[in-house]
Amino acid sequence: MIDLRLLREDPDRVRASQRARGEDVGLVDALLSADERRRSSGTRFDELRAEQKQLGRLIPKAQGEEKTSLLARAKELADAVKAADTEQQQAAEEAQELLLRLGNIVHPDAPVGGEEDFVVLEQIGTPRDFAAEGFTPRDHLELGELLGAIDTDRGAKVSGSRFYYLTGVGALLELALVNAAIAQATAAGFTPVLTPNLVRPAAMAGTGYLGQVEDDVYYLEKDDLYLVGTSEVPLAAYHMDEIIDASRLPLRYAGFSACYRREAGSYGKDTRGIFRVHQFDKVEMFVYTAPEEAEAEHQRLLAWEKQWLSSLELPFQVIELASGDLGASASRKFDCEAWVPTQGKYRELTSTSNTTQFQARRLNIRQRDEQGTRPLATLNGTLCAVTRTIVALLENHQLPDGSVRVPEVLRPFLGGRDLLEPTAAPAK
RNA sequence: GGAGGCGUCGCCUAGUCCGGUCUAUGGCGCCGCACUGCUAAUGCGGUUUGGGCUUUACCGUCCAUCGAGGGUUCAAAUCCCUCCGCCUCCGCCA
Repeated sequence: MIDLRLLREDPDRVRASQRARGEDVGLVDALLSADERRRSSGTRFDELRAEQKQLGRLIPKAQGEEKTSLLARAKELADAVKAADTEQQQAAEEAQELLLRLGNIVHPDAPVGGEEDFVVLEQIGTPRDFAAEGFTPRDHLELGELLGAIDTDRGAKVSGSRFYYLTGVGALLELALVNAAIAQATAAGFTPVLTPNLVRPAAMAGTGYLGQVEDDVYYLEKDDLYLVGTSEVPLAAYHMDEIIDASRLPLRYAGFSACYRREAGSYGKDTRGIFRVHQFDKVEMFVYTAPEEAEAEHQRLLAWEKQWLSSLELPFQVIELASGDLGASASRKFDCEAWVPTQGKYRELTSTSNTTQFQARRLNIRQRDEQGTRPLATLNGTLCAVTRTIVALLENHQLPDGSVRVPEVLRPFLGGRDLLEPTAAPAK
């Protein structure tokens, strides 16, 4: 959530942000009026309550008729206090409900527009010219099947569409990727964390995933728990309701978890292979830092993502997303998109968001320094989303016979092997 | 799944049975000041968090906050209910 003080002082800035997101601008005035009512009814409650407390102190000392009349007066006051309290709570709830619907303030440098209006910041590496090499590249599923690495048929048989098995070198490849990613993160000072993958509504809502994207989230009604779509959720909620001494910041965590996504509304998109699936594993970077540090930290997260993709020797581009494509929490977001040869385009592999104080306010996470306590800033960034990384690796590093070259950085985690080769007898 | 115990403002803790200056006790830690060759010790003061008002600083003041939410009452840390968390035991189980 945003700072109510900012809303009162500079409502135009909030209106402009809502407009850039393509969201409801009217929320701003509704919230201003609810906040005004919350404050005025709160003041009335405070005054009545102060009077009630004073009166209450007199009662035990009073005797006889005096006591009777005091009790009668106190009874009236008690009713008035209760009414004022109810009124205040209603106004507060209304204000809170509206506040939770406001998106984060869009960063001034974020391009304005929708999904199509992203800006390409840079391109790193060069896509291979398969025509010049004299062969037509196989797509990742064909390669995965040749290698005995990916089995989507049985995934569909057992769990439905968009599920898969990773087998043999596929399974080993995932473990190597995860280990290599954790190794990079650890070297950079991150604390590795294995997180709970089922979380309570407060964690989900606090992270900003129960708004427009709620349909994309798996929910277990019997237990009132959500399956996380990313370890960002349990990592953000890790310090929920805490006050962290500023001297301990930044706190950098590298989470590893499965990610569950319903992919509602993506029917027919990326149906082949494992590019878009209901469940995948991911190494995620998550940082708690001082608000003044957030922008610099965002650049660092992006740099770590670039380092990772470069170490995998993948050609990729960095884009900055437009205001309408940020999601509720982010003020600014960069994606790294790897080249997918058989699609002839760059596709998202990682994403890093500066959520400023937005999540921290919802999750009640503050920092304490000489100035006092205030919400800190949180940021997140993908290090390795396993399935999409496998897609990019297989397709970009394939050889004419269907084997796949292993980039140097992964070899130590694959028993030193530098080549994945087709199995003599596929798993079918 | 069953039975029981516990949850107090950083940590420990008094208070809860029997509702009323609890405006929450004391210790430790921490901050400030004083004293002191230095350090230590000692003394005094301060030290939960949030909201409102005061000009959105300072100062001041009021209200809320004893795991969370509701209820009873003129009045709730204290009585009742629901929930959450932790611990112990029994059962089941990877």
